[in-house]
This record gives sequence, C-alpha cells and structure tokens, in this order.
Amino acid sequence: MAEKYEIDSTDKKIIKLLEKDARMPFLEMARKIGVSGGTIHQRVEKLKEAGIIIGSSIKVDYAKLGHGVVVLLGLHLVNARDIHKVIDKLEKMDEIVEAYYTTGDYALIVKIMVKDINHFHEFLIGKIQMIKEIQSTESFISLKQVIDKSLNV
Amino acid sequence: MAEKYEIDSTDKKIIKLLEKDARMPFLEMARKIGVSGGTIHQRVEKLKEAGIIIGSSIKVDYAKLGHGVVVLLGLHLVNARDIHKVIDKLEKMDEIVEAYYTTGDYALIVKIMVKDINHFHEFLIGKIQMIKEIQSTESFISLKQVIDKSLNV
DNA sequence: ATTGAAATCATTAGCGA
DNA sequence: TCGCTAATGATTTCAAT
Repeated sequence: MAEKYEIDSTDKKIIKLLEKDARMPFLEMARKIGVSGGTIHQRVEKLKEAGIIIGSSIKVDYAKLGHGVVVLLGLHLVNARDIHKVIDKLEKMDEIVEAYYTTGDYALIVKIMVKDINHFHEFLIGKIQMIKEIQSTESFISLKQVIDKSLNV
Repeated sequence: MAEKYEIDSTDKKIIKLLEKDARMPFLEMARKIGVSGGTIHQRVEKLKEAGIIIGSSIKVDYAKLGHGVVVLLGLHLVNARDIHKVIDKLEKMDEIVEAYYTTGDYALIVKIMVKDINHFHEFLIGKIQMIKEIQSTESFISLKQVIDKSLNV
C-alpha cells in the first residue's frame, strides 16, 4: 500500500469534480472536461480499482441533528504495546469518528462528536476512563470548525 | 443556525445509506428501505433544503497520490484578537484541510496533509512561521489514520 | 478514447390514503 | 400532508471500433 500512482490531468480533474459533488453525472463531468461520458466511466472505474477513490459520502451538518461539539482527545497509554487493544475498543464507540497514531506526546489522537459538554463528560467518564490501558487524556474542545476542504492534489 | 431538526427513521436510513455511498441510486435505496423512489427523492430534497445534507464528496486515498502524512498542529497566537486574520491566511494554504477553534491550550488546531516529513518541515518554516500573529506551534505527526467513520445519528 | 444502444435511473405531476 | 404510480428525459453501462 501507499505506492505512488501515476494519474494524469484528466484523472485529477475528475477527482476534483467528484470531491466537490460526488453525485455529479458523468455526462456533466464529460462536458466540463471535454471528453466523452464513456471515458469518465472508464477513468472512475480505474481509479476505484487502483484504490485511489475509496468510496463516497454525503456531508451532514451534525450540529443540526444535535451533535454540535467536536473534541480532539490526546491519549496516553499505560503501555504502548496495548495500542491495538485500545483501538479495538475505541472503534466500537459511536462517538469516535477518527483516530490517528501519532508520534510525540500522544500514542493516539481521536476525534469525537458529541451532543454537548454534558455528553462529552459522560463519554469521558463512562467510556474512555473505563479503558484501563489508557493512562490519561487531554481534551481540546471545539465549538466550531472553521476550515473544511479537500486536499488539492 | 444549529437549530435542531426533526428527522424520522426513514430520513435516518437515507442518511446512513448515503454516508456509506453517496452515489447509491435512489431506486436502490427505495428497495432497501421499503418506500418508492419518488419518496426518497422528496426526502433527500427536504434534507438538503433543511441544510442537513450539505453536499457530497468522494473519499480519496491521498497516500497513494503521494500525500501520506497527516499532521495535527496546535497553534498559540500572540494575541487572541488576531484569530480571524490568521484563519484567512491559513485558508489559502493548500496543505491545510481542516481547522478548529478550540478551548483550552490552543487557539486553533489545524489538520494538514503533506507529502512527507521534509514537506512538513518546509511548510512549517516557510508558511506557518511566516505568520507573525502565530506565537508558537506544537506538532502531532500521524503516519496512519486507524479509524475513519461517520457519526451514528 | 469514442460511439451508440439497452438498461437503469431521476424527476415531476397527478392520484389517493 | 405524505407517499405512490406512471411517464419522460437523462444517465449509466458496456461492447465494438
């Protein structure tokens, strides 16, 4: 994995368009890029096979659904060896949406989404602090995401 | 904004399916959920109007395109009042894909994607440290994202 | 990479619970 | 009000070039 892949400017344009709108019709993309719809279809299939396009998803305003608080949580483990056990447990928690192995201060940094500060408190005490392999945590509470965009490849 | 919205179980099922695959045909969703295609269409339109569905995007394996390193960066500002000026500058940088206002230690936490550690170094010295409103930074380098999922609403 | 044809889908209007 | 059906135009998909 992580082998570099050769993509040309047409592939790049396709990726850029689909990052903005995953449901854009292939024929519309074709008109914008200046190739045929069949070509778009072939290119997208190739990008999927190559594992460059992994999937697609809608963007949801979770705040409108009552989950407005994002918290970044740095985790210290008792023993670095337990990291996979910890990840297994974290994976099952609904509040956790992302997790990163990191170098430096923390073994892991996780991103969680919760309804409010009370919910966060309950989550921290009732779920995170129940994992005995976790020694301590540091919380960075965010009330607003100010930038959210796709990488310009 | 951030008003709560009443969504029923059909809306939830639609959101869940589209989070897994934004290009899923409405008729396929209709068959899975047990309603007509027209109903899916109406519901999706309503969810968009309500601002719950904001957009859609493909998921790209950026590591395969040579941008394999994610860094979370905590920023300390010289003066908290300058935060909007800083955000404006950050917004223009290709490497920065997300940014959060946070309480506590940092004024901002940003997520960046870079090719490798050298690229990160150049970015830090050549771009971040050029912003005079930023006092100091702390870096959390991630070589692997181990969890990435959608919130279970 | 394009073309063209067949299957499938999106979209809308009108009907009915 | 909400969901369904039916009809049309657009799109996806694939084989042949």
